[in-house]
Amino acid sequence: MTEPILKVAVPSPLYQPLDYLPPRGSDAAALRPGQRLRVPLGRREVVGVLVGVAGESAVGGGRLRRAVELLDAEPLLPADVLDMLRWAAAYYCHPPGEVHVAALPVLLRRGRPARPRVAGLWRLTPEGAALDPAAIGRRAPRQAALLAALGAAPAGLAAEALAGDGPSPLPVLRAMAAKGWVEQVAVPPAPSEAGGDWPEPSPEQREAIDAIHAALGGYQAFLLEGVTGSGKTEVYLQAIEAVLAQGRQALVLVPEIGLTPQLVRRFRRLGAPVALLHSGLSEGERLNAWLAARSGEARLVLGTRSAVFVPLAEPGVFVIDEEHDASYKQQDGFRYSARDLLVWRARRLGVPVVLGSATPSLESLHNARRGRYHRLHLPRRAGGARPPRMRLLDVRGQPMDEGLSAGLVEAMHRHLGAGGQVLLFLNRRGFAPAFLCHDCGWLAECPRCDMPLTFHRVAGRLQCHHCDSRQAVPVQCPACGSPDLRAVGAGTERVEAVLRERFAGVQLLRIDRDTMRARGALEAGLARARSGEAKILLGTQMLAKGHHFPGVTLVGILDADQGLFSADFRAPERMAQTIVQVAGRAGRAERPGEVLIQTHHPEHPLLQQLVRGGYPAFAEAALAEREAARLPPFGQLALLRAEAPRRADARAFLDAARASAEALAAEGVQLWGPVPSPMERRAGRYRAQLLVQAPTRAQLHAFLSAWVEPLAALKSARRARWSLEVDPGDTY
DNA sequence: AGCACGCCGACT
DNA sequence: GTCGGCGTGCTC
Repeated sequence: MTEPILKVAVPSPLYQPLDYLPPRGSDAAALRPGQRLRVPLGRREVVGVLVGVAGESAVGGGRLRRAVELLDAEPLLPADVLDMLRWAAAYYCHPPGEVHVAALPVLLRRGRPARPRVAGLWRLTPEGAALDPAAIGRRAPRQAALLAALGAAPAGLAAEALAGDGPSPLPVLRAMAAKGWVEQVAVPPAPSEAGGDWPEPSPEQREAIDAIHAALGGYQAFLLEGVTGSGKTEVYLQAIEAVLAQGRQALVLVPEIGLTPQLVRRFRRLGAPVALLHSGLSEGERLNAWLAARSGEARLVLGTRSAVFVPLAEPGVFVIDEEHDASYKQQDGFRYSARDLLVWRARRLGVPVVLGSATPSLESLHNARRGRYHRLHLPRRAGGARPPRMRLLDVRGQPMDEGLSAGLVEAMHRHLGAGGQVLLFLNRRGFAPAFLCHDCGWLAECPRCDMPLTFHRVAGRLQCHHCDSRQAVPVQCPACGSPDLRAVGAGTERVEAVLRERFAGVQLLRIDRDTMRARGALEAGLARARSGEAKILLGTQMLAKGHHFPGVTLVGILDADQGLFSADFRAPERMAQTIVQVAGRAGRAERPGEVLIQTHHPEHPLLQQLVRGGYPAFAEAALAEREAARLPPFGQLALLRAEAPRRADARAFLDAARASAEALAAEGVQLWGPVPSPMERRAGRYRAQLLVQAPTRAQLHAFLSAWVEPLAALKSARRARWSLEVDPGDTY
């Protein structure tokens, strides 16, 4: 009788799973794809994922090695996740082993048992409860203190709570556990209180909810379009409620900054056990949440990008909120789109998926237009608030006061005088984005990047916003010795300074990474903004997402021009999305907000469309431009990037890559480059790129799948760090 | 990616 | 005479 051959995805850059013999003494019938195995690889042992069992192997001559150990009695990854990972490895041209480990929590990657990690609630055993702390206290004061503390908390306490300011209590607790006085109990999946109020849905919400209900039990993708405050979350909640009632689970993806306590609280209203998966978890907590989703103990899973891989016992519906958000794209290593994978998984499983956004990506709008996604509209804001009016402020030739035009200042006085709040958006931190010598033109640049240093006046130094380097502010020009050094341009710090002069006595709040660094500072700041205490709100991207300020009646976009002429073809889309998101922070029922957009290009067709017809008109125009240029979603792209400490090494790899591409002579495939990346040097490394364009996915994929393995084998690939990104989010 | 092997320069 | 630099190759 011959032994089965195990196909194992191992964590190394190999484009095929490797073949192994089953572990000694294992039962062939117990081997199923999705289990982890400890296998030998060269001189080391690694944890791999079983992806298939075959009758024979092409690897001959006794070169097959035997797996060391089967780590799981049951598959950790269900069939739908395994299928998705196999598809993703092929689609994104990434080694299957690295794709499979990306789907596992770190502790499972390391071979830890798939058991909930006792996350740390300690409590007394009956024996422990029977002890008298005072009697122990003479010889073991710490044990006595712990006994007393735990005696007062029958539900149990986390080790951190027991520590207080003192040293870790863990060694003492372990000693006490060995004596049978204390034990650890798993933290149950977040408790949840059903109930709260279920507001009556608007007719449009009702229609959307009904449409999703009608689709339950089969695949259907929905594009739920609704401006901020239109009640998308309510639609998710009611759709999910029906799924939970059927005894199925829901998976909700949110952007990185979207997973706030307020949002979690709203979902708890469903009364179902919730598992949270986000970057703030410890590895133990992450494992627990992952296992709770897999077992079905958690009925609702709320997570960021990587939660798309989480196994679910009984999936019933998927939701992806703010589907256009850039954080759904993994930006290094295995570069995938969680949104696209979620839709793939929904189709594979036959469950509905809801993509929600006020400003859908052009890709999703295109899919809706072609009938692939069912479009749902929430046109009104809850409470009947009218959308804000947008107007362009032509600042050409206008006197500007550190980025503020006279027109904007006048409007601010008007709105503040009428009792409104003003929100100003500027996506640039620091005092000034450049620091230069007025006499010779010397510019302070980052020694490791090709970028000017940002002058931070409060911190008293120059900082690079692309790497971590910082330096003291020179008092005279290092090139010519002149003392006339000037900070050019305006960041939030400088705008704050000028506002404090021009609007003396008006409460001002600046919200950016520099002012909100302290723990809890952002929450406190947002509370001051919402309460109306702060009259002028000035901030970056940090201010743009997820918070509504009903007292704000004027929104000023200080610089809309950055997005218009960028090298990246997606920049205008992101600019429009940001403007609409920021505009959406403002206004309430009786007072529609006003949005003023400062620009040097008031005639720009995309800006014109945006202010005249809002995001839908902008999107139409932008899609027409994409179609004319054969850019996504009308053409398909992949980007090969390379970086190396020496410029020539990155370049040599891309030249060789281009040559090997040309040798393939793939139908319809066009190559652009190699060219230096727009920021050629970053963190001390030289970067360059080669863009691949093809008319269809099939053509692009046929080419890439033939190209990627020879690429990896190129000698020049050794001297450069490289990556291939399919459907790149940024083309720089 | 790791981790070996292998073949040339400055050290006890 | 060796220790160790990183170029090259392989991992079932």
